[in-house]
Amino acid sequence: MTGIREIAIEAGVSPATVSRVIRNPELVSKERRQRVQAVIDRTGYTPNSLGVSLRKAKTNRLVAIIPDAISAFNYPVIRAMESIALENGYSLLLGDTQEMETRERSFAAMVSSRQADGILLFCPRLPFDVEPSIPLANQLPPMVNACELVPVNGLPQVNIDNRAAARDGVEYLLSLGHTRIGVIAGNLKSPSTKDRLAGYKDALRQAGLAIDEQCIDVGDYGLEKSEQATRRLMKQPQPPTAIFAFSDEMAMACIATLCKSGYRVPDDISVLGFDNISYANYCNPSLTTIAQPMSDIGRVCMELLLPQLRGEPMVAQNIVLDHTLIIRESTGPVKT
Amino acid sequence: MTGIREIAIEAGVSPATVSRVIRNPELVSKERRQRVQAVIDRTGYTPNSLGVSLRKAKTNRLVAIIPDAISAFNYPVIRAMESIALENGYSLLLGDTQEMETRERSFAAMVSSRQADGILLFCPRLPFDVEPSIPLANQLPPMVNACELVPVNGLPQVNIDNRAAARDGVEYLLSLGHTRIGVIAGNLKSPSTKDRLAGYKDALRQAGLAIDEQCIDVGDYGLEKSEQATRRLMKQPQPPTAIFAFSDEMAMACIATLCKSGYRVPDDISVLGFDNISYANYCNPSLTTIAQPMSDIGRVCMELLLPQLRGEPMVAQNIVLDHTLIIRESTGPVKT
DNA sequence: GTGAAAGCGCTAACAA
DNA sequence: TTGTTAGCGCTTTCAC
Repeated sequence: MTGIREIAIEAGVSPATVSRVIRNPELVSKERRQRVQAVIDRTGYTPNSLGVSLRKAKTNRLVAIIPDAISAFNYPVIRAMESIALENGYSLLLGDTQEMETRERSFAAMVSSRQADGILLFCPRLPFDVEPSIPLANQLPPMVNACELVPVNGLPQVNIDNRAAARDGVEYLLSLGHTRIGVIAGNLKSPSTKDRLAGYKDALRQAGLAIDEQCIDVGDYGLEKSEQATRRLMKQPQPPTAIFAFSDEMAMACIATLCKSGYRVPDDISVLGFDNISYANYCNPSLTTIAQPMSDIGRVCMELLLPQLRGEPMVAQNIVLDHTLIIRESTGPVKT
Repeated sequence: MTGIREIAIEAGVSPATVSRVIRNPELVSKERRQRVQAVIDRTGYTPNSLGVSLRKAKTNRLVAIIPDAISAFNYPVIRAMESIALENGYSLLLGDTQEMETRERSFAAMVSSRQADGILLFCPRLPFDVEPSIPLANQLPPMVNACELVPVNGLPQVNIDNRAAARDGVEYLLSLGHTRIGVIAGNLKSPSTKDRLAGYKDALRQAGLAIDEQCIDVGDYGLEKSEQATRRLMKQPQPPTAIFAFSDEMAMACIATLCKSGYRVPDDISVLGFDNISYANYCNPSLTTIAQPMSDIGRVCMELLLPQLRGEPMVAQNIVLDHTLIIRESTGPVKT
């Protein structure tokens, strides 16, 4: 493994000059620059980034801490982040925590142990112990929180208004004449689920309808659990005429389950999803859903992170992006 | 950011002793060990891994080079890899190349630049320039190749027999009485697609059927392209009675398109997928498909990589794992 | 069992 | 413009 010293000797210059040719070529005379460059090209030399990072105390790496696997929902978010990261000289490490707090913390510790410069946090809790008496901004590394928000002040956060989004979705179902609307919720501990649930109840209350807890079931953002939830919802004496699943994936599983049981969607029962993942337009029937602006979320996160990486202080702010109701084939008027 | 020197001073020992307490506690007397440990605990000191890696010339990081995004297919593969990596003290960096060779090479260069110790390669070409006269094993870093195989000898490779798998799938369709079988192929440049195409032709030939190139279209492993391919296939004067999509995602898009056009699946037309992604059982109708053993692929890759990381030489081998035909609802007897 | 010292590969301050 | 030097934080001989 050839190092900068070998290149320097080979080219008959000092290591410093080689370093300059790589980092600041304009500081080196043309003659020497070409000589050094020739050796670099010939040997295929690449600087050992460990040395660079150690010296510069900077890794140019970010870590995304993701609770629940890389899903059809968060992949576009991550992809947008990664592309902006790349443009700015950063690479993005994906840390899948599989919902384990130890893993959240272990990925976050990459910053303390100088394996990464900043954090994109998709989990609803801080992966650090903080001193409540000190402002958050002074204790945390460069960091942005997205989608599942930490209930704390001081962090830059990016999200949609899940409550309003769910309300909009339910109001749409109400406008189709549905009054008995089932819910397949996500993980009840997740802030996004809580907000969507609140929005669901808002809309029903506003319409003067009672909230029947029997109509609320949990799918935990999983396919099988959504299937089970669907079966339970339909087994009620008075089954819902519409089901609102808190993710498109759960909506797909819900529809599949309904069809297996002989229901027709949307003729017999309507299904509303959430997220607008790429499959939403390619399942059968295609999904009516509440779209999240996935790439915008990713982009905005990076826009909040980059200044911090440049050394600017963390600024408490909560960016709320717009959602959109996308009407496709899985919803229709209530069956009369 | 406190370093080993501060800890040493605080505990009244040398940096070397602090290092030993962390790496080889048994070399340090109990008394000093406890004293040092107390300081570490109190300060929350974490060794700067840059220093460690630089010194040890080892990063404990692997990079997975993935051509086509993190899909429902390769996510389980990656997850299996990651979990084994973790057990062995490695973390896994995901490098999404978006099919760009420059990105493949840039991720691979992380090994040369000592940002990673080994490579899990999902792309069908080497991300390094090699000297044909020298054995591959002597020129490459620790590396395993999976799914899309580099057409070269000397590399440890893991895959299924795509040709046989496709043949099995087509034979099943033939057994249902289908004789006009459309194909929605993946990326024609990808070895997996080529192999599956060969298997498709094998099966037809063996059944004494002519191969009609009109029946072969390309979906490029994408949803929209699969939709377009489906439309083209069905627009033929004599449309197929069954369609074999080379991924489940394309099969889903195919089914959605067929249903929109008024066909019933499988009554009017059968659809066969490939991969057995988690959605396969949760779309409507559920997918008959050829299952790849995703987590086994990931596990076996790591089993081939770990010895190399320990310093053992790269061994040329091609591990072929079993595929399985999974019959669900999207296929049925030909309409008479 | 412990510490001093060297050095992993690199860059930046300084001197020439 | 270039080279010398010091040192980023750590581990590991080597000598005690």
